[in-house]
Amino acid sequence: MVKNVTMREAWSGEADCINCALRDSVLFAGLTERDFEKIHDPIDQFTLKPGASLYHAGDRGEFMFTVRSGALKLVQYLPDGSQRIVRLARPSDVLGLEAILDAPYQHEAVVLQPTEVCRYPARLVKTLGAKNPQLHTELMNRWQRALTEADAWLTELSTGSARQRVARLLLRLGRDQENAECELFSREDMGAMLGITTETTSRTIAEFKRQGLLTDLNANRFRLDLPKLHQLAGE
Amino acid sequence: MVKNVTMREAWSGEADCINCALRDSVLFAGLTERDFEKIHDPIDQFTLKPGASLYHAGDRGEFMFTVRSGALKLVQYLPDGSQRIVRLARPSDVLGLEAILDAPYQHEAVVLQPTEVCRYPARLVKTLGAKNPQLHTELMNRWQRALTEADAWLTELSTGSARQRVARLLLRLGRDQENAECELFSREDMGAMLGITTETTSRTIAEFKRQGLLTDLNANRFRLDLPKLHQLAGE
DNA sequence: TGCGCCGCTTGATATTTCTCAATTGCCAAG
DNA sequence: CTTGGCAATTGAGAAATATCAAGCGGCGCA
Repeated sequence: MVKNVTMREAWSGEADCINCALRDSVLFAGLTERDFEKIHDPIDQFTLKPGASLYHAGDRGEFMFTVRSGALKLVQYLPDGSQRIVRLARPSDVLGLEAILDAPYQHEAVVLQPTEVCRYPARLVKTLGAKNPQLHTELMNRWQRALTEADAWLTELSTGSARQRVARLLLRLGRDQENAECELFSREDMGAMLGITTETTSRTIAEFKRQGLLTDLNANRFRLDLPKLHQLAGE
Repeated sequence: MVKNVTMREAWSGEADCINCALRDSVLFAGLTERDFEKIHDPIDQFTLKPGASLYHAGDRGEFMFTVRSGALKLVQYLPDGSQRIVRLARPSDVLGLEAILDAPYQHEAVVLQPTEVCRYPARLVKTLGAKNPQLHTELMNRWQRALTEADAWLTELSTGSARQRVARLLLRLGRDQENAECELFSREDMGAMLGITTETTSRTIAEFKRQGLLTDLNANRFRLDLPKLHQLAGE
């Protein structure tokens, strides 16, 4: 089994699926202990630092991944070298679905925040899926989720003025967080998510801060003024 | 069974799947005659005029559709009422995959060119899928295809200058066509695919025509200057 | 035949965004 | 403490795009 340098450095043990803390929200949620006993392939866990690549576009898709903590970006590159971030992967998300279909990875997956992932062979999922209709359903759910997300990025994050796009991104980042708080990414990454430049992103965020739509907490955390942001996003 | 007005007007008979001309490229490609005999649900064919809606966002997803000819747009609306086209559906494409998961339709599907579709209950696909692993694989392929398409729209059609986006859209419309020909849509629709205004789209197309990147054939058909368009798209 | 509608085109102007460049602030290494 | 590097911010001018408005042309319909 090949492990690239980044991966080897980050290996943090074999996964203990049966006692997995995410057991209920994970791709394998429907499996029984009996099923797990039949798994002979190794399921490994990795800890990754920001900037590390989980895989590259075009690589043979041997593995799939479940994100346990942290965040990654899925990036595609244009012929001119500029990058576009097409999706984010968060805890409980699955990466590398295309590997089930023997397709190469479609994106580069780059770590944004300290991240833990589980890695398992795509072949394993294929085998398990042959006997578990529930797993099949779960896979389709994952695909549909990714698709819904992609469509939302098109309509919400790639349409309208820079101000609107930033507002919508902030609201999206703040969802499922407590107290309307959220953690921001670099201006460059946010720009690559929104199809605008780093400078425009920076100016917009700075303006939001001055207007009180965004309040510094600490480090990278901010409190959002949800009502005003919604208003901005909608008009 | 409820058929809305548009649908009833356009009904054009029960489908004859076994002798289907698209049999090999269609979702049911892997099924045998034996499988088809077991199908009791009706599979109907419809002929639809431009402007007709196949379904609306939020509708309960009872049916799935296979496009036999023509073209449809999948549209999502923003709170302010502006529309964004997130995908096109072409012959052999499947619409309404989300119905398998008992999810409501995510888009409005609007006919762009005279179109024929086959309609079948999502429940049927679920039932058949339980026994046919091949159908499951085919379903996952469809989802992956839609996802790849969505990502391409983000990177190619929602990034860069208006000129680049229009060039990339033209190249995309010209793919799989003979002689570098292609059929254009209304400026408004093209704008909604690219996230730019109708006027900018019109200006850009007009400019392309003047520069000979685009030559009028007849009606809505054009010949493309592929090399020059590629150059424009890439820089 | 003439009318009216609708989509395409074009023009003029207002805004927005990009581009290029400089400055600031922060943090970690020396 | 100083220094270097890097991300964020800010500024100014250029370029692209949106906006508002008008004209054009085809086509169906009375």
